[in-house]
Amino acid sequence: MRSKQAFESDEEENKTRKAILRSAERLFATRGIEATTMREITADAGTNLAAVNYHFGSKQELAYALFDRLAAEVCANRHAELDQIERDAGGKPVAVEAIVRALIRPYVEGEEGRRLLMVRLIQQHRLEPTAMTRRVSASHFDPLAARMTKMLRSALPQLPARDVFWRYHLVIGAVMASTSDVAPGNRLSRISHGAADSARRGELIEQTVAFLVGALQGGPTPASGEFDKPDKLNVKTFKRR
Amino acid sequence: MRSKQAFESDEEENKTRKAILRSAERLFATRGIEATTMREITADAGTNLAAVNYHFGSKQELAYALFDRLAAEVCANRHAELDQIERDAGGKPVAVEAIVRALIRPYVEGEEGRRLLMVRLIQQHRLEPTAMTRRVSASHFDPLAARMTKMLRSALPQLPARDVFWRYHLVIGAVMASTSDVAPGNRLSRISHGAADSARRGELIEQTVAFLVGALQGGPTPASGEFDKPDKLNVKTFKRR
DNA sequence: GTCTATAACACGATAGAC
DNA sequence: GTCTATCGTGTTATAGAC
Repeated sequence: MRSKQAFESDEEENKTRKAILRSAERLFATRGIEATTMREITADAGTNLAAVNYHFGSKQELAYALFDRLAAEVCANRHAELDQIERDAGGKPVAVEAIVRALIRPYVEGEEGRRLLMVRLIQQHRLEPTAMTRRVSASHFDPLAARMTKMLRSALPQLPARDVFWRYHLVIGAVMASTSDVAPGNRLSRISHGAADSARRGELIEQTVAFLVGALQGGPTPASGEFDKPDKLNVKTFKRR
Repeated sequence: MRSKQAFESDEEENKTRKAILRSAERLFATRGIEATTMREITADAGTNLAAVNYHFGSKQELAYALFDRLAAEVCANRHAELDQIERDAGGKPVAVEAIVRALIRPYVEGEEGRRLLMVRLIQQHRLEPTAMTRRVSASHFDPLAARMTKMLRSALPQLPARDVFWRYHLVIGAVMASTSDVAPGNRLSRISHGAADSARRGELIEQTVAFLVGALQGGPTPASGEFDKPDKLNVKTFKRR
């Protein structure tokens, strides 16, 4: 049934459906997903409680429909920036720093509530993947990952492919962490006694870029050849209480 | 009232309370917090539904009591490992790599379900800090952060203090990301077509260590002097849809 | 002080009339 | 496609037993 599909094209989208998406995005972003009730959403959207279930199936699937929209938008912006730097490079490998900036900027630029909503949805997906979140990841993030890792391999020819994949993966984690610690009295400003502050956007970008460029440009990871042998670890273990 | 306190000492701890904590930790770790009902917890603990409310106040506060225990344990292990490497260094600055290993190993070593529970609780705290999560962070993670950033400043004398705080912060984010992507069919093995896999523990440790050492040892972050002027960003912006 | 039984409440979901 | 009414379930509050 057409109307039950959460990921259909925007074109012939239903009015009620649109209103729900709009209200849900605003409320989820400001109060969090769990703290927002379907009754609040439907009241705000000027529709009936049952409409959410009819159009999306459940509250969680409504959240994932938003995930799809947010992911599509940020990935489109990243692709556009990658297109631009590839044009600027004119066939030569693109610099690592430019790639990193293309990853961070479209993320940091957006409105904060929406970004935090997306971070929360990504984390939900990482901790408990579902069919729908896998679909979002596969259709938006995975193609971007393929493109970026390919570009990074050209920029870092001395690194084995495996190291590049690992570092891309860790880069994403650091970006999410750096951009999700923005609440007043955030941790970074607390542990640094105000010397550093992730609420200052320019500082956030430059520090994150420098960190990631250093991480990516480090030498190849030493292959121990003894992976998965716990006793081969370099440091001896300590008892737990 | 004594019995209402969630963070009292273990010593004179109540039997029912202990049973609830034990059952909740196991159920939260295997099924997730939200998916676990208070009826399941109390049934497993062999007590009454209302006992949770009596001892902890709410389901969420029960989760935070577990957060306190888990954070205390992992931080104690990290401090023990830092003690060891400081003894080994005999007064000289400790190598960056040793510090990084002391951060990662106690984390990766523990049982997976408990680690994922802690990751989830940390993420909850980052996204929506509450009085109780702030208390956990302040009593366990902040002292560790103070010690580790101090050691890193000795190991990296050329770096301004601000850069060290920033990098420590980003390090934590990357560690959490690398250790929370362990579900079967995890993202890393998918985007790398099996070349990399965070489920292989030794690989996870060595790749993460190399990444973080590179990131920490990079040169100082260029100070733009133009922080917080959006238009000063180096790359021009792209339209959003 | 510790815990139980139970009731009140709010939530997401759904069946079925329109 | 929309709406009302209602269901089942999970959380919270409270009175009072031990």
